[in-house]
Amino acid sequence: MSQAAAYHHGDLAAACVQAARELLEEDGSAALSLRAVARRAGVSATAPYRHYPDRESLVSAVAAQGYRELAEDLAGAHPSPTTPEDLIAIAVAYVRFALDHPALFRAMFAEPCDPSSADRVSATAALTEYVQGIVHAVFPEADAAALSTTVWALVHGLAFLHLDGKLDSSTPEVVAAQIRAAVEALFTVAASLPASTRSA
Amino acid sequence: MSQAAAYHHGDLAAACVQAARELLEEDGSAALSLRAVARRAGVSATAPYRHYPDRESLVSAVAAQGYRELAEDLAGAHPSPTTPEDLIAIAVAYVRFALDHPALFRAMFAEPCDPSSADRVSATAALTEYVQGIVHAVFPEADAAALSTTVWALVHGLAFLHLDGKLDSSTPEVVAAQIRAAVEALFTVAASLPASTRSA
DNA sequence: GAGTTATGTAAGCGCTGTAAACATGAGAGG
DNA sequence: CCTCTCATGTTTACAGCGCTTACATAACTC
Repeated sequence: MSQAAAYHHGDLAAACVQAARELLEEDGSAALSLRAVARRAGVSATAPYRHYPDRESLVSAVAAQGYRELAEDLAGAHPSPTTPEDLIAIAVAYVRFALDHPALFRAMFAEPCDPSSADRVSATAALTEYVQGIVHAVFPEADAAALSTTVWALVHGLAFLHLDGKLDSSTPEVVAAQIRAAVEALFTVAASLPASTRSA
Repeated sequence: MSQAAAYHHGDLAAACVQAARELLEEDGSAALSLRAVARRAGVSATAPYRHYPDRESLVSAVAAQGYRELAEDLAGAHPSPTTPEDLIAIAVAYVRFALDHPALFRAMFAEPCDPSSADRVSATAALTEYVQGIVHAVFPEADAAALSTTVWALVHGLAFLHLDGKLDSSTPEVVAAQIRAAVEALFTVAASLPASTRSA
């Protein structure tokens, strides 16, 4: 539907990513094989290799889509955040994304993304800038880079601890309250600081 | 050297864990195969199955050893922490462990540990209690469970973001300063709170 | 020394990732 | 309309993997 379409399959590249995501969510990361992807897409076992040179390339494409989708979810939580309350809503959306798409979220962070596809790297960079932009909008006087890193780390850690069953994830309200308390504690102090809370 | 020794190999169970750790750190998680472990241990391809019923079982054993080693590192950072400064030292040790053993750290948190081995579950529970004990010792009046969760999430997130190359990990000093700023921001507020920052 | 049990080996199944060589069909040039 | 070209998908093949089954060996018990 999007890029190179209408040859034999139509758009195998996109179909592979879609199939991979489904397999990921259904059977976990271990069950994600190129052959299973090909079967689900209704093509021969080696057809995906025309679009992804190896398995890791496909996983990177899935992860990149996950990053874009996460960015959309965060933007959907609040289009133009300006208050700490808006930032909390976005933080909650971040953790909710991890809980709603656990296998995808793990695929996004299970392995280093530096040597992988440029698609994936650019997607993460976009997400980083997005978070920094939000923090800067909410706290114009703070060190946006440092503060966004800290709040991101906090929310990211909460997401992983939830995923690992270390925290109470019984209801969305409990999760939201947990995140609110943690984030509030963090940037109540940060807002009162002059600037530059770190060295480099 | 430790448990059941001196049959054919001596202690294949421990040798497998050791070999798996080496392969993990050398070639990454994807290259960890039971056959490679068996080769490195100098036994036949199926010998490890006498000690670990499947691949996941071996990974769980490696992860459990990682948890114990992490606990030792944290204890080594400060034996009996009582001040926020002590807690920061432990937080730095946590992130340093992740940076020193990236593949091991990922193995410890790459997949949910609930349905896995009891060994792994108990190891994580011990770590959780350890962290809570520290927080309680440093902040006796705070809600230890809630605060330890929050500080753990923050440090855990910092570790993963460092692992993913999203943060400046150029020198240990930079890393330590980053962690200090983040943790200080967190529990400066937490210490001034009455108690129970969350609901459940 | 014989029997039992723990331990390691050998052979094999179905799956996987990956690399050829081959087939097919859309679009360009005439 | 015909042919040529090239992107796309297929077929075949190979080595390595997890895992199972059947077998061999060595320690311990008696």
